[in-house]
Amino acid sequence: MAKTDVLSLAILGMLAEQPLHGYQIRKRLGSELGPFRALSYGSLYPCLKRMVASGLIAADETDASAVRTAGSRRSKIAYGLTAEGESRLAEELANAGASSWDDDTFDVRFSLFTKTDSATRLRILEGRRSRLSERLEEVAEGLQRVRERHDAYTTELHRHGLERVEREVEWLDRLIENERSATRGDNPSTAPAGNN
Amino acid sequence: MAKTDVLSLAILGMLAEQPLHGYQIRKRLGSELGPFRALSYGSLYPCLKRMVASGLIAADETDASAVRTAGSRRSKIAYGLTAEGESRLAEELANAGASSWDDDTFDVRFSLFTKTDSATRLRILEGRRSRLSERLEEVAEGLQRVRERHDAYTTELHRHGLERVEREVEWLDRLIENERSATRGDNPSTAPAGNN
DNA sequence: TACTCGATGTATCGCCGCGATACAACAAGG
DNA sequence: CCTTGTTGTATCGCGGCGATACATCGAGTA
Repeated sequence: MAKTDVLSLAILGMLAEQPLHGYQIRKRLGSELGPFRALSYGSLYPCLKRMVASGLIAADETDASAVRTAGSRRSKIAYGLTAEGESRLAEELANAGASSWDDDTFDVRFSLFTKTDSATRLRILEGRRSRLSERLEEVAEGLQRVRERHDAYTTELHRHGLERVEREVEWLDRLIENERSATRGDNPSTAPAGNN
Repeated sequence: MAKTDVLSLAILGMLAEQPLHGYQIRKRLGSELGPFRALSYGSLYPCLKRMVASGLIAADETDASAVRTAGSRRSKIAYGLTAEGESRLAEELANAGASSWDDDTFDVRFSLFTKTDSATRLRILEGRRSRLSERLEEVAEGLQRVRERHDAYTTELHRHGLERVEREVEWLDRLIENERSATRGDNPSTAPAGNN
């Protein structure tokens, strides 16, 4: 089976561009997904090991600084995609299963949008939107009960949470509309609006 | 040292109202903090064990359904605060250390606001606000680099992230203003605005 | 020249949260 | 009667995280 988890997926996407060191992967992941979602070494290196073990990536230890036949110099390991890794990435990008609209998966998938076709992009955006819609109703409904049973602070917490979800839905609507108009062939631009 | 983690804190606050079963704790925590932050049994029961072991809570197994001298009926364990648990909760509520404005801690602290004094509330709100301000600058700065180096989707992801943080800052500002005017003694209401 | 500091780089350890899962008692309704 | 749902306790393995250790290297500075 070997379902690809979010972390592996993000790494696959990253290494598709070019081979990287573990350190660089961590740094770029932090800069691409934002300062949140930082990813610690305690997750990274074990994950890389797993991926090597399952043949998705390969470790290149041609030590750039292997000076002078010196003793045990093992440092600087560049990781790159194998053929299997590439096909797995492609497969995963095309599939975009129901888990793609989870809170912690969505932004990784979104950051890989340039590597996907418009149909898949739309599927993910709409999937995420419907997931949030469900939550919207759920929370709006619960908000009433919270108002009755709990204090004003708790209520305010829920109200703000609801507002946040509403914002994200609006955001998704804009993206979806944008994606649709691009598909309609108005112009070949694959770019979202970027209004400011 | 025994620093109290978020989970324990939430449980302490919950049990301060009344003794509860593990099952009820889980359910209420889900309904108070929102449908997110659900808390699985795999975290709950071990945590309860830890808390019992450190004397913060006590297990009351007076089996409500201990019918008829029957065999080994051990079910329905009600957990309640010990004296030590109460003082720990009070201490923790008053302290409100620097960790109180972490992403995953803040909402728990916020949901306990009715149990705290106005000064502590303000300290937490302002702490959270300044934490977000830092992040705001950080992200706004990084956004420029993302625009140059990355694709439009990644840029949009960051722009939206920035917007979300801005929203929360505005929200906090409203709460802070509200808390201040309450402290000024305009009226004894401890309630936030709740505008809608 | 030597010293220190910060970035780059690999790696592991223990803690603990999570999802899945198992089990049991009991109430309601078809 | 039998299935379904709720209440209830509990554990297992997986894996992410924060802390930490250690090594190398370039640049600035005393």
